[in-house]
Amino acid sequence: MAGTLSEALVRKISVSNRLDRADIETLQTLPIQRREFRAREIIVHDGQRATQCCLVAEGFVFRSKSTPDGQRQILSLHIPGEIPDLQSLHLGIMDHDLVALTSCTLGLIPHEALKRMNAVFPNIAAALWRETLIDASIFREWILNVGRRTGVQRMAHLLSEMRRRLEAVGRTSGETFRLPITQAELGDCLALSTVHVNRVLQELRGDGLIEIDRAAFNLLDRAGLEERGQFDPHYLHLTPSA
Amino acid sequence: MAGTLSEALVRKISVSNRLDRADIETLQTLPIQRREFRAREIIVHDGQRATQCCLVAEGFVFRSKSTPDGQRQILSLHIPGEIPDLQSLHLGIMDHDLVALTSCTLGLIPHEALKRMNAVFPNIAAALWRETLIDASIFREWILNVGRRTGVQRMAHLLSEMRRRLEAVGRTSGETFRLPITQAELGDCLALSTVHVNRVLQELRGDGLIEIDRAAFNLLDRAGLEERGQFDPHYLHLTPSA
DNA sequence: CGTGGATTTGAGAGAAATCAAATCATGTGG
DNA sequence: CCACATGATTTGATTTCTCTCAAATCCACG
Repeated sequence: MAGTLSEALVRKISVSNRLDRADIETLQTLPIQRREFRAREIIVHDGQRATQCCLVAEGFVFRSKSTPDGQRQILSLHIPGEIPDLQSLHLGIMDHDLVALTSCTLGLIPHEALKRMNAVFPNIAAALWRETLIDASIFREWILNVGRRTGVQRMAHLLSEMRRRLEAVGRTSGETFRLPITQAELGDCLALSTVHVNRVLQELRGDGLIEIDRAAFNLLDRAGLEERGQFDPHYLHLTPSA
Repeated sequence: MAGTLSEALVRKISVSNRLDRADIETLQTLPIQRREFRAREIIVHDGQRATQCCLVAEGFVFRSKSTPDGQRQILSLHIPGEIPDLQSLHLGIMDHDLVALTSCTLGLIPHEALKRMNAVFPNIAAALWRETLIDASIFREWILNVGRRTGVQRMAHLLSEMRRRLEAVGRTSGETFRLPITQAELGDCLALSTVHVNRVLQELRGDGLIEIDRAAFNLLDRAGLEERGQFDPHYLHLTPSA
């Protein structure tokens, strides 16, 4: 059981890091507690002290912050294999919420276990550090997206990014991927109103760039979509070398 | 000479981390090469491979990304004691520019030296990791700022944040701090046009919240400004414990 | 087959951008 | 010490993208 949980983790980390057999075996010995969450359930609250990290085994989660007047901004979307609150290992107090986008299966890993592992296996520690740095790189691109791109560009960029990240962990089939997210939530990601999200999607559909069937996004013209969103994947740091 | 460079570093890291005497002495042995940069000079380019990290000893630098059509978004402002490109230690290829906001003095630290130090002193490695995590936390708040706040709120928040960070390293006097930045650059930080920045500043001045004399910002009504900007410093993680 | 959430459509309002130009420093060289 | 160049700030007028408000439709599920 713990094996299947660590499987997604190893696969994800291997995308951006070179792990040797010993590293992988060590990761597989991590004590991971399986737990299910319902869609929209808050997993960890802003301000809360965290004592464990959450590995996404199945489903999607997101991180978000809200203003005092109740406006919500989604900061990142997370896919299987990722540890969205890995930062809590050294930043005990949460500065944002961690929320289940869909019903999902998480693997809870005690901080203690991770710290012990990092102390003994510097190569793994470096890989985890690197994961948090890629996380930060995606935040930087997110700032650019929200700050400097039009609604259509933002959406095109987000979809291009999600396709690329999902592909890296084998969660696409062709140019199609599953991402159960409402238009209101897309608006919270992109700092757009729900109404505008709807019109933006219509425009992308009208231009033959995408097709949406339920939770399935089909990038009919991937190159065109990436161009529209000014998408350049180098900020994802998807190869172990770079 | 290397002493004065590492001084700022030790002071800054000590704000958010508990360093013992041995840690401090180790940091002071780091080989650091002093180098001056002119205002607006690009220190490291997006796409470039970095082999050293830049410690800000004196002056200010910023990180930015640009869209293909030439729109610039400033991602972060950095003050003395910070290492704005610490991420390059594990993310060799830059995903953004590092630019001198003012003329400044940097201390260049070879990646090699940092990696050797991290391997031997896990406490320092954890502290540096934590610094990059705080960096990411500030990005998250930056996303919220740009995505969900009005122009006036964004400006109030940015000024509140800079005051708080500068205070932590002893670079304020009362409610006044020096930050030589143009209104166009403030616009690039906040995703606002220069014209709008100007009007926003007038509003804050008109409400008696701030006063600006050249590069000196005086927060006449700090509490009022923080309230206007919905500023809550917990995301800065300024105490070693949390 | 009703029900509530999600999507879609229409119309009007608003925050901020853009365009254009004036004013205000700041610093340089004659 | 002043004329001039350059960059920064300020002001005014207009435009535009996106939001808000409101309501209709669609759809999945019990």
